Amino acid sequence: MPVTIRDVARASGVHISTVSRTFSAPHLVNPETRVRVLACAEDLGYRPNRAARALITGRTHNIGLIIADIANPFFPPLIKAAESQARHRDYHVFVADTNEDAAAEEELVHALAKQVDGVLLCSPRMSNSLIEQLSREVPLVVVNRQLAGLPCVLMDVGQGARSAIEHLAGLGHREIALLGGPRGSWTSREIRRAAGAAARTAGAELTVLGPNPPTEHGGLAQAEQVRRAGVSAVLAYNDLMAIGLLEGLDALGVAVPQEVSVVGVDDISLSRLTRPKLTTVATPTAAAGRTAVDMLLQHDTDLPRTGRAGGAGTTVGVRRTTAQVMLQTELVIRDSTGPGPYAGRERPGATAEGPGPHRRADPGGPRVAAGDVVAS
Amino acid sequence: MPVTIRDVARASGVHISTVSRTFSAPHLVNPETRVRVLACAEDLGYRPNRAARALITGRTHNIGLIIADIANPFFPPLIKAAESQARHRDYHVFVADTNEDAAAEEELVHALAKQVDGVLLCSPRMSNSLIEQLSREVPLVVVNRQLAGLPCVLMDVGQGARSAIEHLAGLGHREIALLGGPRGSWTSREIRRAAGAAARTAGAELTVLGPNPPTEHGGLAQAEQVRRAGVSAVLAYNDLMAIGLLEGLDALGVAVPQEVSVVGVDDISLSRLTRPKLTTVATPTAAAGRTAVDMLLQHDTDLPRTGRAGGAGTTVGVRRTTAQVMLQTELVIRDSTGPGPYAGRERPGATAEGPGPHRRADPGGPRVAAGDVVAS
DNA sequence: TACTTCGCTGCAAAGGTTTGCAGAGAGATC
DNA sequence: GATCTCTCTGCAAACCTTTGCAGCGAAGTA
Repeated sequence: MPVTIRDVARASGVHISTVSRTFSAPHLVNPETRVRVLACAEDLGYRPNRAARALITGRTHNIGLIIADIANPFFPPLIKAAESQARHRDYHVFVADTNEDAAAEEELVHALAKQVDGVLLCSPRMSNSLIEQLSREVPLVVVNRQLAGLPCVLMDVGQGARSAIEHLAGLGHREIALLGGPRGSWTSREIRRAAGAAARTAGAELTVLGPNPPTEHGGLAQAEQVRRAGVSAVLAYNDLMAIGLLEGLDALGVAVPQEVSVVGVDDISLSRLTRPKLTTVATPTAAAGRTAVDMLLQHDTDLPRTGRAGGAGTTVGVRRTTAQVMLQTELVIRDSTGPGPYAGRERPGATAEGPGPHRRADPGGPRVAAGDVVAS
Repeated sequence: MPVTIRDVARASGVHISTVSRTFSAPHLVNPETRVRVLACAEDLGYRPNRAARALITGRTHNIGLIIADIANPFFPPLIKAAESQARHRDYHVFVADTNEDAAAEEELVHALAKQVDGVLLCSPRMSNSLIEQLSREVPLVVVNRQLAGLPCVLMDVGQGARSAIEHLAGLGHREIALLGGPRGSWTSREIRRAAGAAARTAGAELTVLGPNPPTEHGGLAQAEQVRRAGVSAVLAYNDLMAIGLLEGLDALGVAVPQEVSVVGVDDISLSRLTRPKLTTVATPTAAAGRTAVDMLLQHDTDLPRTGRAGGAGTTVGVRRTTAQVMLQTELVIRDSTGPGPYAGRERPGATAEGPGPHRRADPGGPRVAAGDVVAS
């Protein structure tokens, strides 16, 4: 039933190799022959079998995209950007969801390994050593995790968290809670580290609550704790948790931002739709998706090939592109943050508005600066 | 570099066919030999090349999932359910996003065709005839579209729309607007048809606005039109549009539900987080994902194989599983609907509460009934 | 002992494609 | 007219598996 290269060859009276070349190296075949072959192929509805092609070329023209949780609105912009970027380079993207499960991640990398030319690992939950081990099986680009010796795309959430804490301190908050993210998250550690340092500098006290699942429910479940902690401001690991917290506080009758200020991270589109609108640290997710694809495909020719073209012993040293890209974040101030109990009074250290890239939100949504290679 | 079956054979001193059988038919090989081979394979880090296997067996153990828009929160539950169901049957799911673009859909089906055993086509935007044509290339299950002769998973949005209109009419609304969905959407047509009929029965007038992009912005952009239309209630194609409309009305100073009632469709998790909370028609998305996978894999053995095992001429008649499943929907009443201008006055036809499956929302979220094969 | 049965293993073809190499013509150059 | 160059095409091996068939030795049966 499925029409193969052989059928086309028979129909157009040429050898299969000529048909093959008609598609993969058209300049090598006589224009007349070419049109004839193409006509026959069209007629018969022939489509090259990419799997068979991959078997010999070692190139599938697919890339895998492993995502911690598709339901998290943080990811779709990244996915779409990656897909669009890949499409331009004639690659297809296969997305897979791991449900925040480290074991599922490993399993998926293995399953994808032979079917794609490389894998984008987004917000991985597994251990560094496992990632390194897997990177020997298939080219990997890691997003939202820093690993020496592996290409990484990072977002400067440290700077973002710092800006957020400075913003809160500037508003007169001295007791601040941090809603931590999931275990195994590099971003969560980064935020915690930077927020802790910024709080110390600003003379504020930071209470860490967590780890928590990075979902609305994770935030909602901590509302009671937040109230009990007696803080006047909260920085959440991500917008989803911040939104859940908004809900939870509302249910407890706690007014935001009058009684408690809330800051999220990510600037998902939803954060403009809550009441109050969420103050948040915008992360350049689309840029991250594009960049990750670029880094993976950067050296098309460097990608390992199983086919005989890349002769054994030619390049024994495995590809080790260690470029790491850090993308900038930006604090977007909306309505969920307001004056704290110490507003107006003098505070130890720090000015009212820190040096971070703050911005009062404009209606059109944030324009996020991106770029900045920090190492390579 | 990549270790093949041959390396394992060499290392364990057996023929490659024995190694192959160790993995794909363990009962055929001597236990002693088996452990030796497995040990060598483990040692060398051997992983069967699924692509090569697929070349001969005709089975990739992958299924493709084509989605109109990953950013639409309607889809993630469906994706996750499909993935989980597939995993249980030792299948992997490759998700791809089409950006609501019919051309991208076709392109993706072609790209996936030879790399998966079947494709789930969710909310397709392309024409029926094209879908039928593509279904000859690869087994297809269609979600959210009815096509004779193809397996379909449908949600009874007609019933949902009817319930919504009856609910609104029961509250005393007689001028109702319908925010249509995207062109090419079966669901949109279905809603429009059923809502029109229900409005006629209830003695209400239905104004159709659209088609619109099925996004927040699509709803937001229609806020002005809604106000100008002078209606007291709106049924939107989906929750995202309803939420956008909520925003738009808020910006125009129109109070919901005091001045205008709003009903959405889908019951995405977000609809519980808006202010006011959204009244909506819950659709069984997870059930749809599970069902679609089941239908595709139902007859593992029926799937066409390119390998020689399925000899030519044995089953010439292509598989034509025409089972169609209709899943039930349910109206979930929250806070975005309230009494209309004719509340309390007598209305032509219909009782205050129609016969549809209405339910006052409970905090735990909806339990949706599913099932009901309507044809096969 | 001769024969069958059974469990295990090896052989080789097949699946659809790519690609290095060689060969066949045609045209150009001297 | 001989030689060279160049363009195009065919040949066949290779990629990594699976699987029908056949063979081999051991155990069981008569």
